Amino acid sequence: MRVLYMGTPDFAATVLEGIFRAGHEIAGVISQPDKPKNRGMHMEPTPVKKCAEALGLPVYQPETLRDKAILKYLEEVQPEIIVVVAYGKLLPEYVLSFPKYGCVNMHASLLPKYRGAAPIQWSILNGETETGITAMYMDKGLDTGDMILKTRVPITKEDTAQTLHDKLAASAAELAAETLSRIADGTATREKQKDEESTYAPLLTKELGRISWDASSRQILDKIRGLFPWPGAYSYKDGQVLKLISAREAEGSGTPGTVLRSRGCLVVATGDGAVEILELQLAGKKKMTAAALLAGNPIAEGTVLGG
RNA sequence: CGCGGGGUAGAGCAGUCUGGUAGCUCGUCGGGCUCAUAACCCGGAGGUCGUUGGUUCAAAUCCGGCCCCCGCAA
Repeated sequence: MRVLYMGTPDFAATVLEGIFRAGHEIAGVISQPDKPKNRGMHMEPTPVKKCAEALGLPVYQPETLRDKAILKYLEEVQPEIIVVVAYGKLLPEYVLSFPKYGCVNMHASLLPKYRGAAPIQWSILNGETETGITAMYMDKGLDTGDMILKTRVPITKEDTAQTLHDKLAASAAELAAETLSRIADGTATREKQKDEESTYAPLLTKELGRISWDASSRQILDKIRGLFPWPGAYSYKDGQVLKLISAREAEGSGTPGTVLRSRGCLVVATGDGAVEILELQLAGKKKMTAAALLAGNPIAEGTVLGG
């Protein structure tokens, strides 16, 4: 089967490499255009583009899919199936219907739960203990197509969005390869999603990372690990941003946001107890342990974080 | 040329503006005290101040080049 692959970030690059190594024929790769990124605003190729080039695959980076150029491209590549993983744009119907076997998508949740842009982070933010990958046929809706296969992946208490992302990407790579094989030999099945059970995982915003200390310890810890490394959980100390990297439950109680202990470790009161901040980072500095931060930047007990 | 912070002892910081004996907290090592401690007291070790060139009687500090790290924004 001639596969056209569409994707953009690291997650999609891992899946691309997975199906390539599994021996599927990849006739072309589409990724988002290079964009200026990071400090200095240098043009940066997308992870999928870098991966494709390393594998010797031709890459096409259209500015838009709502253009005749894409049809010309499809005519040339003649894909029998399109695999889309975190491409970043919706596919017009004439693209969806172009390949003989349709378009399939790997989504990082157990659909119909967590449809949308940020299923990995939201599953942690909501305290889930299990998530997974769903392979599905794409339709006009957002992650609403018929499901083909699923892989379940447990979420541990130590998982961050980063570690879970990596686990899910590896699972998605395997599942994508298997899905393609099943479609090729005709053993793929279709199962409709139960729309009434669906939930939505919207785009993350910076504001989401702001810690409300009157939330429960559980919610605060979930936020810290669910938003790591991006956009990151944060609070304020004297108007200065304090990025919270990792934390754990601790003994104690007090007015939410109050620093309960600041000698050798940093314990902050929450809505229902306290958490110990293990690693954090202030603007312009590297991330460091709480003990290291306190060595050079003492915080008086009783200081209230936030605001 | 997107905006900005930074590189000083194992860690985190001050000192730089206003050049003149390398300082603080923590850790570490040794000793002391205590029923006890991530407590307290005393003492010690540990630095080519990112690199390189320049100015100067004298440079962590002033000037130039280079390397590296990070926050914002995207």
